[in-house]
Amino acid sequence: MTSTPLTRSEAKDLTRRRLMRAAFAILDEEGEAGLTTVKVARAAGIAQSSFYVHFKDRQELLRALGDRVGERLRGAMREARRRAREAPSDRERHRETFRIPLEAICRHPALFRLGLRARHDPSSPFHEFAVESAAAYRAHLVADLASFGFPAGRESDRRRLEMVADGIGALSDAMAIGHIDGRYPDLEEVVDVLVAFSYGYLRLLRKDPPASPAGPSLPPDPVRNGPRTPPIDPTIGIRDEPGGGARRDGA
Amino acid sequence: MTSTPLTRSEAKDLTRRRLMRAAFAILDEEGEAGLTTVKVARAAGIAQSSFYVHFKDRQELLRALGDRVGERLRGAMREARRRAREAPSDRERHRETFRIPLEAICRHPALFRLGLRARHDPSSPFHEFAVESAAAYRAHLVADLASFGFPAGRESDRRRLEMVADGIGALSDAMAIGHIDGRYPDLEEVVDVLVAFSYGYLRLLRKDPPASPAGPSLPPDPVRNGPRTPPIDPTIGIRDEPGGGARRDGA
DNA sequence: AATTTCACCGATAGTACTATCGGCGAAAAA
DNA sequence: TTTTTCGCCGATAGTACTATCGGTGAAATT
Repeated sequence: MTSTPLTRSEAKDLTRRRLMRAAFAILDEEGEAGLTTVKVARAAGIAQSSFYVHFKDRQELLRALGDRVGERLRGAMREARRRAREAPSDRERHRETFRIPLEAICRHPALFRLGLRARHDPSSPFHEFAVESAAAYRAHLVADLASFGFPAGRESDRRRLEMVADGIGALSDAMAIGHIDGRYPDLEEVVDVLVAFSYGYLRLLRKDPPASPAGPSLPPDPVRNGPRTPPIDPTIGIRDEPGGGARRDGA
Repeated sequence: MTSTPLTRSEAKDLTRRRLMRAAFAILDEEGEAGLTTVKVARAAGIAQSSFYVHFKDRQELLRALGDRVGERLRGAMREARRRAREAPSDRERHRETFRIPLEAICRHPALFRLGLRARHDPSSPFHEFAVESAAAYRAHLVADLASFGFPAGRESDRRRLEMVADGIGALSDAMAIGHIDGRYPDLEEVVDVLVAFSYGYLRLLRKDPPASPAGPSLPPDPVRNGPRTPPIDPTIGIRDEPGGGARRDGA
């Protein structure tokens, strides 16, 4: 434990890293509500006021965290494309499609949880970022599916692809959470399940365009363009007085 | 607009409902962080201090909200079982399996969003509740699948069923969000997609037990009980000094 | 009619957090 | 060596929220 002689900028950089690291830990354990300058500074071992030596304000810390997340995300995407290209066989390439995002997630579980939380929390500073990332991932998958020859011409085709991509994303997320939580320790088994689910949607996409020649044991194609479900009532089932609604004026 | 003569308890009850209603609205729009007595009271049209006429403290409001959510959830589960029993055909019963939870979700979108958020947010007062609810839903699905004759004897079988149930839940959630957001306006089409995914896992579950006689065009069963993936490194990729870690002591 | 109850009000004490300020001492520059 | 820089410190002003308290008037009770 001989004291390391650090230059001033090295020391500062180190402290900043400690702050970021502490921030991520707090974000993961307590959520965004627990992320205060007091806690971050204490966890990083400096005075609360010294926080402002490194960040203009709390918001800038959040932005820095977001930037870092984005960086890693883009890197993961790049790697995914590269590795998918290099897969030895069609079957293995198909598995890689699921394995690569899973591995990326598992390498940064705190980040992943953060993103998942932010996606459903409009008050999070990462909300828009998370929503956009999810949309980008969907678009990426849709493009892949279309390039594999699945129909994407009509608007209904595109929507169908969107839904499938959405589903794949949700499945991957759920399996990743299960793996991170230790419920599904074997990642290959997780990939098995994702591949299995994929046979379902592959079948759907293949049989879709003519919308009629269904396989023998398959149920016939259900009515599409049927009655649209009615708009959703956003009330919670808590009734108010007739003609009511919350008053707006105070006092 | 003739003024309604209300008894005292009626008026109080009404105000309480307004508070709950306002709380749900804020929760949905701003997340739990925005749920302050100030905002809830103002939205309900009473003074902030009057909040405490109706709730002992902020925590009790949260508990009341949670209770209400639980109530509705149990009700939805009960109805689901009833309706599933009454489905006319096997095929329709299968569709009902997906349609019923979706409809329940769409009837209370704010509630659903809240639950989804809470599930990923350990700082939420609804966190444990949401996690337990999700687990209960999985268990319910696992039981259903097992009762349909899918293998559940060995531990690996149970885990496989768990994973599938987990996946179904995630798919339903994602599709429900898409429907609520207006991206997938036709609920029957959503059910179509869920049914399609289901063919994938049904196939997986059917061919699983012997773990070898795979169908003709199916990839062979991958190695199971293979190398467990290594434990996950919870650091974010932010390196610290060697032997480092955040200091704990302040000052 | 007289009295009691109580839903609501305004004021305010207490708490937790954000952000700023002046000072200190060691590293860096002269 | 002398001077300057700057990362860190403690103190503190300002802000937003929680929860309590005494007062008020109309509904409820007598």
